[in-house]
Amino acid sequence: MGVTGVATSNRQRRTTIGDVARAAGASISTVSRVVNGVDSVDAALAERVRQVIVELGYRPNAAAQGLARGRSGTIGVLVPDLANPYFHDMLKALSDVARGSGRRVLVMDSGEDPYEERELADDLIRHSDGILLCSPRMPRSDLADLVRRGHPMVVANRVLLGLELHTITADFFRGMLAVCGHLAQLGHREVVYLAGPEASWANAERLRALAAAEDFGLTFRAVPCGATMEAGYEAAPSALEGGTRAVVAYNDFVALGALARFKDLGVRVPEDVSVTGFDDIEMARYSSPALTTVGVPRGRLARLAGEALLRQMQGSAPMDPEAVPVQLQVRGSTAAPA
Amino acid sequence: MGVTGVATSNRQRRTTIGDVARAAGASISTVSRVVNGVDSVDAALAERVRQVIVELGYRPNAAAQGLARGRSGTIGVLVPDLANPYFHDMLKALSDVARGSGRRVLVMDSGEDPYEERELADDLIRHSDGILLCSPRMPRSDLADLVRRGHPMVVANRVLLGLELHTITADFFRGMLAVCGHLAQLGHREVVYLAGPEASWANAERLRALAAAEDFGLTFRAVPCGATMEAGYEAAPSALEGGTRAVVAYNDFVALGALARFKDLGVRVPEDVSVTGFDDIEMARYSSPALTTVGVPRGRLARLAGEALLRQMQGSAPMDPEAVPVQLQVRGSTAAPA
DNA sequence: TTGAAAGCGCTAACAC
DNA sequence: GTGTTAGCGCTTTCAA
Repeated sequence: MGVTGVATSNRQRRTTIGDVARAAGASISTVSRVVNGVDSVDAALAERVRQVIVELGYRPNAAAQGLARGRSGTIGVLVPDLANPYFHDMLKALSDVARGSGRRVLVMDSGEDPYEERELADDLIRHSDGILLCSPRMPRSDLADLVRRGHPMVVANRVLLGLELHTITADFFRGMLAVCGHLAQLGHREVVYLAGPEASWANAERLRALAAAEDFGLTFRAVPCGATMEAGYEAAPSALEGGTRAVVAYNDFVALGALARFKDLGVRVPEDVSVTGFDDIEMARYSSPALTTVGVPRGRLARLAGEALLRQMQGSAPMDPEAVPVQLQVRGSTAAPA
Repeated sequence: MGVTGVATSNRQRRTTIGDVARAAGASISTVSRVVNGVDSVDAALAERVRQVIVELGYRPNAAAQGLARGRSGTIGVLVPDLANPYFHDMLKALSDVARGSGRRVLVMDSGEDPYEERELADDLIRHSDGILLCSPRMPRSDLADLVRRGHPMVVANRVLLGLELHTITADFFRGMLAVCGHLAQLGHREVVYLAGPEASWANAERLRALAAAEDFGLTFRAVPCGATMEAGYEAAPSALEGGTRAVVAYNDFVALGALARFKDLGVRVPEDVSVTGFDDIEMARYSSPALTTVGVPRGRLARLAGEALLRQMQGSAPMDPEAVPVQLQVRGSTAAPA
C-alpha cells in the first residue's frame, strides 16, 4: 500500500470571520454583512473587506451559519435505490428547485431496506430544512411518526390518506391500466406480472390495475420478482411457465433483465412473448427490441414536490395529494400473440 | 393545483438538550453524556434521561453538534454524472467506509461541467470533514487551489503528479491496452475510438494506450463522442465511415448507445463490426450481444479512497498515488473481422 | 453606516 | 459520577 504519510498535525485553525474583521479593521458584523450581501455597507469598506477575504481565503463555517440562522440550507432526499435512473431524474429536477432557493440537495440511498430507510430519514431530518421521501417503503406508522416531528416533509410516489402530509405521485394505476388495455387490444387474454418490491405502493397500484383489467377479460398471474435487472433476469423463466405470451414487468429494469434472459433462452420478443416495462428510463429506448413502457414525468413530479417542500418550509401547511398523468409508450417489445 | 394550505406559523421551537435536562432533573452535560454514550453516568439517571428523551422526542441539533465538535460527520463526494452506475457503485462502497467511522456521505453531481464542479467542491468542503472528487474534470490549477485549502481530500480516477494530494485510480492504460490486444489478436488492424469527454483524464489514458498499441500494428481513428448512451447513439454512424470493423467506446454507456444505433442501421454486432466498452457496468452483461469490456474494481477503488480520506482526517499527510488493476471481460460483442 | 453583544444548541474541559 | 461554564463561528437585534 506504500504508506508514506507522516502523521503531521495539520489542524491549522481555519480563518474565521473574526480574523477577517481584524485584518480589515472592521467589525465582525460588518464582515458578516459583506459576506451576506447586505448593502448598507460603505462601498470602500466593503471592498477592503472583500479583499481581505480573498487574501485570507476565508470561507464561512457552514455549521456556525446553520446554527445561527436556524436553517441548514439543505434539502434532504431519500431514495430506495440510487442506481435507478428514475430517481436520478427526480434528483436533477429537484436540485434545480433547491438551487432556486439557495439550497443544496443531500441524497441518501436506503437500498430498499425499510428499517434503514427509517433511520436515514431521522438523520436526514436533523440535517435539513425539509425532506423528500421518494417511494418510501417504510410502514405507514413510521411515516406517521415522522409527520409528528413537524419537520417539512413531502412524500413522492406514494399516497397516504389520513396523514397530514403532502404526497405527490404519478398515476400508476392508470399507467398499468393502459398497459393492460394495449395488450388486450393486441389480442392477449392473459399476462404474467413480474411483481415489484412488496413494500412498494407503486407495486400495489399496479396490482390494483391488473385486477381491474380482469373486467375486460384480461387475466393475470403474479410472479414475485423485485425492482432490478438481476431480479428480472432470474424471474424470467418462471414467468414463461404455462405458455405465457405476455410479460408485464414492474419497471423497466425488470423488463430489461427479462429481455436478456429471453434472449439467452432463445425466446423471441415480441414474436414469442410480449414484454412491457414501466417508467420509461433512457435505456428503454436503446434496448432491443425497444421497450413498450409507461412514461412517468419524473421531472415535473420532482419539481412539484420541491415546490411543495419550499412552501412548507415557509410555514404553510401540507397540501392535498397531487397526481400527475402518465403516458403509454408503445415500442417494439409488444405485438399480437401468434 | 388545489392549494388548501393555510399559512400556519408552525415554527414550534424544537426541544433542546436544556429542555431534556430540566425535565429529567439532570444537568445538560449529563444529558450530553447519555446521548453520546459516555458510560460514566449512573445507570438509573441515564435511564431516566433516556425516557425523557423519548417522551420529548428530543433530537440533537446537527449544526450545533457540528460546531461544537469541529466536525460535521459528513464525507462529501463529487461525481460528474450520477446517472452512471460506475459512480453509484463507488458510492455504495464509500458509504460503508463512511458508516464505519460514524459519518454519512453527501453526494453532488456536477453534470460534467468543470466550472460547476469547482463551485460544488468549494461548497462541499464547507460542509464536510473531507471530500472525494471522482473523475474531476476541472483544470489542474483549480485542483491545486483546492489542495491549498488544507482540507482532507482525495481524488479518484485521475492522477496528478506534483500535487500534494492522494490520488487513487484504476489502471485505465492497461485496460485499454488489453482491449487493443484482444482486438489485434482477433485479427483487427484498425479501430475507431469513440472518445470520451475532453477534460477526462481517463479518456487521455485510453488515448495513450491506443497510441501505444500502434507499436503492434493496430492503428486507430478517434471520433469525438462523449460519455452517455445518447452520445454513443449519435456518434455511431460516423464511426462506421471507411469500412470500420471494430469500434472501441470510451465506456459502456457509449458502447450501449452505439449498439442500439447499429441495430437500427442493420449493422450486425459482432459479425459486421466488433464493439467494446469500458467499466463493466451491470448492463454490459444484459445487453445483446453482451459487451466485451474492461472490469474496473470500483468497490475496491472507493474503499481505498475512503480509507485514505479517513486517515487524512486523522491528521496524516496524503499518500502516494495508488492504482488498482483492471480486467478484460470478453463477451459476445467482439469477433474476428469477416 | 457601524459596532457591541446576546444568543443559536451543543461539547468538553475543569471543578467538585 | 455530576454540574458549571467557556467556547465553537456566525447572525442579528439594538444602540450609537
